[in-house]
Amino acid sequence: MKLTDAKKQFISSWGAFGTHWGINKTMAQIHALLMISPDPITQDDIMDELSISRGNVNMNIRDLINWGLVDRVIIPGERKEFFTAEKDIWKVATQIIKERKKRELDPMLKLLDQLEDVEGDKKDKNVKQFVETVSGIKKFGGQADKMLQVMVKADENWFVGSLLKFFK
Amino acid sequence: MKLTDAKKQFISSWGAFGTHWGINKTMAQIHALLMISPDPITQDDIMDELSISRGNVNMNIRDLINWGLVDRVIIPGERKEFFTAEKDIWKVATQIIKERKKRELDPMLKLLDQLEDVEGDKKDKNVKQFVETVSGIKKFGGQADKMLQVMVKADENWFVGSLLKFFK
DNA sequence: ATTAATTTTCAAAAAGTTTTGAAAATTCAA
DNA sequence: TTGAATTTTCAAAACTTTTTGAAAATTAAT
Repeated sequence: MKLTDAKKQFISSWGAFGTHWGINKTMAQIHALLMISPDPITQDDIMDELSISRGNVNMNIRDLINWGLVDRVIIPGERKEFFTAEKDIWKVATQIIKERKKRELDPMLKLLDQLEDVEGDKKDKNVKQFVETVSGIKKFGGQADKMLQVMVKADENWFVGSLLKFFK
Repeated sequence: MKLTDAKKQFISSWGAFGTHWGINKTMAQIHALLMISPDPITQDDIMDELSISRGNVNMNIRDLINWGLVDRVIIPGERKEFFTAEKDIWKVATQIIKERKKRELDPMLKLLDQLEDVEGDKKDKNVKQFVETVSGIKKFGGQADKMLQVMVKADENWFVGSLLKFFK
């Protein structure tokens, strides 16, 4: 397969993949393009490669920067801004995990704490099932939280090294 | 907090949580309602509790059944169909992982296999970066795949028991 | 200070997704 | 069978999200 075609396929399926994970298609495609670009590229490059508008590129790049996945690069002598993405997939993954934990898991666990002590007859099966469900999720979330914290602190070797530490 | 309010909050935030994970809000809310209901309930119960239309309930229940998270229950002597959800959150999680692995991770890894052997000058930095990125993702995905397989086979004790087996 | 290049913003348009509700299909009891 | 209860379907409406593009803001060179 030619590079041009392989690139197209990679970008398009990384985009589709992203939509299953709450990331919008264009954002994932820009990220894909940056990951396979050896050197930093400009907004215009991205507009051309993906055939999308300037505003679209600009907003999604901003999001990617907020996610900590893309950096603005100043190239001396160049007027335009350039962008580059973290290429190490382990770092990309831990960065995403870190952000999602902060944005989604932590608030959910906080809410469950409040919901757990619902007042009412503990004999009532409705109360009982509610409390059981909430505390089950809390317990599970807590475990997941611990595991993710370890993963995020460790790096390329977390698989062998750090999970063992976790079980020490 | 009263049960009624706690229920409302739980259902609404489980719905919001779901949307971050590619699951639609109503589907997640129905799932939440079923998880905290001690006994099986009908489509009409769900319509009333969540104030949504019959068609909406019907379609989302179908999806939940396809995901293996909800079961149809026949109650002898009752004309209507009843529904119930798996209450064990560990089973819920492994079921979701299993399905998403099948629907998302596996096809992605398959595609990357094809993309990895792009033809062209291995000295060209564009080719080089492309191949490196793709194989990095493949390697990472392969590890994740192995880990998920182990998690899915094990159950409530996977955390302590089975990950150790994985590293044997 | 002026100007041209570049980036950012954001209202409106387009595209995509979810929900409704009523008609069609199915089920089951008499 | 027949008919009432129930479930399913799906086109159209409502809602949500994404994209566009042109105007405003910013930047940097002269």
